[in-house]
Amino acid sequence: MSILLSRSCEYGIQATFYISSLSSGKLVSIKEISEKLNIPSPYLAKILQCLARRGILSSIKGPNGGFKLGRAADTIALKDIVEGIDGLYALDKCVMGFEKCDDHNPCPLHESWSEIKKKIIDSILSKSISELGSGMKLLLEKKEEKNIFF
Amino acid sequence: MSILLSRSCEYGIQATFYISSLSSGKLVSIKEISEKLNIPSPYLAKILQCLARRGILSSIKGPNGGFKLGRAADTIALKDIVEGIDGLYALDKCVMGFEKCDDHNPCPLHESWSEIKKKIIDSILSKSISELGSGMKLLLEKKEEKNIFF
DNA sequence: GACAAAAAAGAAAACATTATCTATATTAAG
DNA sequence: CTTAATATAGATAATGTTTTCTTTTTTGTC
Repeated sequence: MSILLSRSCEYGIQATFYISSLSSGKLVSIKEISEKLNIPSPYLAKILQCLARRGILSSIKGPNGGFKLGRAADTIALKDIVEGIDGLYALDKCVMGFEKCDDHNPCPLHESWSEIKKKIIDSILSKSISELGSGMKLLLEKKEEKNIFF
Repeated sequence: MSILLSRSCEYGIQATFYISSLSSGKLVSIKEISEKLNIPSPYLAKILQCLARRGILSSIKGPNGGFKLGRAADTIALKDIVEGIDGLYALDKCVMGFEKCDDHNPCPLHESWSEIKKKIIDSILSKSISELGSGMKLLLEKKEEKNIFF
């Protein structure tokens, strides 16, 4: 089995989430993000550029420059990030790999996979960055108020 | 996003399903399978060898040789095939890619992903090859009795 | 025994993804 | 104006997956 999100998407989501977790408006450098999240920095740069081109992030060059969210955290869905980096076409492919499989000619797993896709979209891809944030805050309240992920 | 099953797994499942769909005991050659399912034959050979080593298929060399199921179709779960080819470790990885994420230190998507994993296991990976077969038969009854997939 | 059909095995090529390296452009601060 | 910090861009390397190619082994048939 392969993992759901490519490494690039994981990094993109982690980074956007990290940026949003700081006081809004503050610029964050690639260096800081790559160190905190343990992501190779030139690779991260590519991903952030891609997200900036799509308006998900915005970037400022020069000293004290960096990245911030391109719009409000509650308007950035994980779907937007994934779509910007990899595309979502995998969702529409037959889970058994049959080219001809579709709603009219379903493979034996078509129905089951359709339900799972729906769940992936509803409970993961449709979540906004701000929803991740509140999930994390809830989590932190129960703990030592320290984010172990970054 | 990446697809759920690697190409190798898709091929392995398709091939096992194809073999089981023929009258039991009959040997099927790599050549026939690769032609019917449009799979590069030396690549398919690797996959079938792998499944044969695990007892999921059994192989006979020589003229009129080929592959057949290694045991009853209702005892071969898709899980067994996937595990034999790729492993199932992807299910246990954090969907956001955080190394430290686990039940005690869940990432914001941990709970949602756990539910989806359960669904993937229950409604896809736990299905047996014979269950796929009956799904396909149901399907065929409504149509022109011709399997469009192979 | 010779031949041919098949699987088995190993090497190598093609491709995509992930990661690194180097150079360039931009800009704030002195 | 110069310097340094930063993003941007392009080229290259490393890795893993998918595909192809070639050779070897096995075995049924004549």
